[in-house]
Amino acid sequence: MNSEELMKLDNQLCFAFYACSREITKLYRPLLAELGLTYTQYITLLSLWEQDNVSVKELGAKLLLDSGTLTPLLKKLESMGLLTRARDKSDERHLVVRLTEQGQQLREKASCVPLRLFEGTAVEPEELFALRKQVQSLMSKINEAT
Amino acid sequence: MNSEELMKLDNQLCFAFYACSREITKLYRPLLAELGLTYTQYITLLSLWEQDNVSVKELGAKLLLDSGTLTPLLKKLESMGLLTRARDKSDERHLVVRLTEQGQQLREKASCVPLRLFEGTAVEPEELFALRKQVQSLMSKINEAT
DNA sequence: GGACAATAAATTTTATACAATTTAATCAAT
DNA sequence: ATTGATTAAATTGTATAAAATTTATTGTCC
Repeated sequence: MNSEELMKLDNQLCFAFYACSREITKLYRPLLAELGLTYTQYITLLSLWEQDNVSVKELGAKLLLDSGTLTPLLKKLESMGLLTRARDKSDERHLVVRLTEQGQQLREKASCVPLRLFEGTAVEPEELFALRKQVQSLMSKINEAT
Repeated sequence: MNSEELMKLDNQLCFAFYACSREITKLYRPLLAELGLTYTQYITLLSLWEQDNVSVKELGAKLLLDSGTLTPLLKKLESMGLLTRARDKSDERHLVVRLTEQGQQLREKASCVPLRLFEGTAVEPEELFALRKQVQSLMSKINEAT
């Protein structure tokens, strides 16, 4: 591919990812609105539903987000009554996030989201599975290098 | 896959895309910093280098961004001397974006970016090409449905 | 040609992202 | 035990995103 071709917007892998990521987020929006959640709040809860009682640091490692993003987001979820934020008594530097009863219960209401997401589209589950594997493989190669 | 598995963060295609998109943006950051550009500013210029003299509406259709995002971004690029913003005389509702001499010249400096991006990683060009095709296919299926 | 719908940008508001700095707590080494 | 380095969150500042509203202009229909 020559320089001309290499610089076309439609030939950028980055743009494909960037645009597709936002399009998928748009698919989520109406489903998550029923739960009163944004997309970032949703993946934060997905992580907490898997493992509760984690520090901001641990949560950030899973979501690839830092405290600059997480602090206001967790404060918001706290104000919604879905979780609590408290310093770790054994090391006051750590802030421990815990789901409330209400936060745990929201999991049931959210459980239909993954299956509903691609309803009405021609996207096959097998395609999603294969694509996810490839994306994760790409990401690990990027992370190995940096 | 059962409900338990379906809700794991690592099984979400959305999260793979979302995280990978941000990781690729991080690869760009040092390269684009040399040009004084952010990632969104860069893809906006990629589009303008392909086709100049476009309205905000047209640009937004290509980048999948609306005026709420583009207006401040274009004002910033204008203040950097890379483009001009002027109302279309034949239809004052349209604002026409035009690259300046400086904006056109930046293309030369940016031409090495696509090749340098995955330098130092184990990512093969063939892998990128195949993956981009699949992502674009997924996106068109999503867009057909909505 | 005047009322009204439609269109395009801009603006407002809320919520991310992330680099850089600050603050507070803990660890390390003497 | 005190100084200095390290660590974890929070804060600050800049730049996106996107829904909703506003403003200005143009098209439409009678």
